[in-house]
Amino acid sequence: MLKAQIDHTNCSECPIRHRAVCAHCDANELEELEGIKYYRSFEAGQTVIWSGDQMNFVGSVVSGIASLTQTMEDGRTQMVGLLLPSDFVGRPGRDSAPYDVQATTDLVMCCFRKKPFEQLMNDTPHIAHRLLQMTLDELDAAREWMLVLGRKTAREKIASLLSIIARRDASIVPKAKPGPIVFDLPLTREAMADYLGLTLETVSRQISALKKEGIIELEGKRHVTIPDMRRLMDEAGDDSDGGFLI
Amino acid sequence: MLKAQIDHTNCSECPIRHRAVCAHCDANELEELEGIKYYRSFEAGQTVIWSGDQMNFVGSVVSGIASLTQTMEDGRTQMVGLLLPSDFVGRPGRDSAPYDVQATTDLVMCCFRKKPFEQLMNDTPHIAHRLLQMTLDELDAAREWMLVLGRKTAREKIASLLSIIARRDASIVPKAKPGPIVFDLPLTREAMADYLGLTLETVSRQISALKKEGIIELEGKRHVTIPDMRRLMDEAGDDSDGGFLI
DNA sequence: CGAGCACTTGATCGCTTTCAATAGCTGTGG
DNA sequence: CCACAGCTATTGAAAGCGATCAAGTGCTCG
Repeated sequence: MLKAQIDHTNCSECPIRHRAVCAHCDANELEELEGIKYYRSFEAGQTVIWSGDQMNFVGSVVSGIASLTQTMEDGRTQMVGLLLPSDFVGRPGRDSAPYDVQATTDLVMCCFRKKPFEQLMNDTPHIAHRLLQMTLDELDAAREWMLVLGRKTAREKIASLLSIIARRDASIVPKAKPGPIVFDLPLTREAMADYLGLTLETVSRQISALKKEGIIELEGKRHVTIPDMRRLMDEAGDDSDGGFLI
Repeated sequence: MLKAQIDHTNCSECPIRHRAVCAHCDANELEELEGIKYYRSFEAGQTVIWSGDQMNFVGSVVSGIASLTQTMEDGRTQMVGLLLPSDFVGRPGRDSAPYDVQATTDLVMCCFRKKPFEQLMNDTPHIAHRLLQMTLDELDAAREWMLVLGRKTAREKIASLLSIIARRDASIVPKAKPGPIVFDLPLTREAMADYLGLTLETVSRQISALKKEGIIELEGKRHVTIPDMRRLMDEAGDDSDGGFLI
């Protein structure tokens, strides 16, 4: 199953070709990238990189979801990044990883050894430029999330997270915006809690409350239907224009 | 007084020359930058840019402190960035500002019109490369802050903020690390609350508590002495190695 | 069938917020 | 010179929200 996803060694058939760090590369540049790339797969729950470890590769998420987490000495953990397909992992110009990177779901990454990639970045402005744009987007997303963590109530936090996942799915499945939105939660209650700065009990309670009030519908624990996106957005406390990023 | 700070129109005498986006520029590149730059001053409290406004310049903080803030409809506000001298403001490749930018103290900025700057970025890899590094640093700082917002107690939040300000002052005044650290708080209690996701009352209470326990000393409301940095760091809940960024 | 895991639900506790009063400081005008 | 407004900050008392502690449910897998 995983195998099927990693069999396209050809960049031109890659599902993230138009959104990843290689998005604006021309044929020559792509050829160079093909020369130094390799795929790695991880099972849900596996750690890709430990905080503080030497990082000798960078790469893109091809499929699945990875998370960046920080942990305090007493065990409190905070997720600080959610990496979706096409997102970039790693930091050119720095040796050790600043956060734990974990596979939240089964995960396939397209990796490049760091040194050759850095070299390539110096030679091909397309890649450096694209990486700058992606990093600026991530910074916007992180700052958006700081508002959620610092100022929103538990209920608003849950609604915000569901909005973001719903919106992402809506943009991946590029159909219009009619009626209900349906998706599967890619996170456990605990992972949601770590992302939102809550306990898993509070996450569970708030999801139950939203369900009781008909703002969301649940089938099993993970399959979510949002009958009216606007109601959910209201609960999230965002401006109705919805200038949200991730 | 402000005038004195903006009189060095010559980049080679600029106090942020070696840390700002222009850090790695050679003489030619610097000359091009000089051609498109201009200084702007703001008084404490002034708004530099409103969220959603057209941004037709980018620039560097030369002196003073600026803050990025987000505001919800009901008035809750969260500071999402604290911009110190040499930090970059603005986003090449995007037209409108995503956040309010405010002068927290009297502020001097070195501005570039956006179009020429973008052009220059395309031509001079030094600038693009430096901006990428600075953006990655900001992303690290934002993620560090997400841990503070999501998982730390009020007391730890205050201690974290004081640690960061103390550390910044220590690195700007490049003397060794003996004895007590002394600095002035550049933020009101309310601004600290907005940064930390607290109320100003809680900020005040926690500062009083740290003072009562001798972890900090106060002269007036803003002048702080830290007799033992290690004790403060312990209160902040960070790993003792102190791998903190801003 | 029982172990293990993810999740839910209940009861209670405690930290932070909220509401409110007061202090200290600065600048203004009678 | 003093009174007073306006602002920042401190402190107190009470309320509320989310955390903690504790069962219990439902599911999957051996």
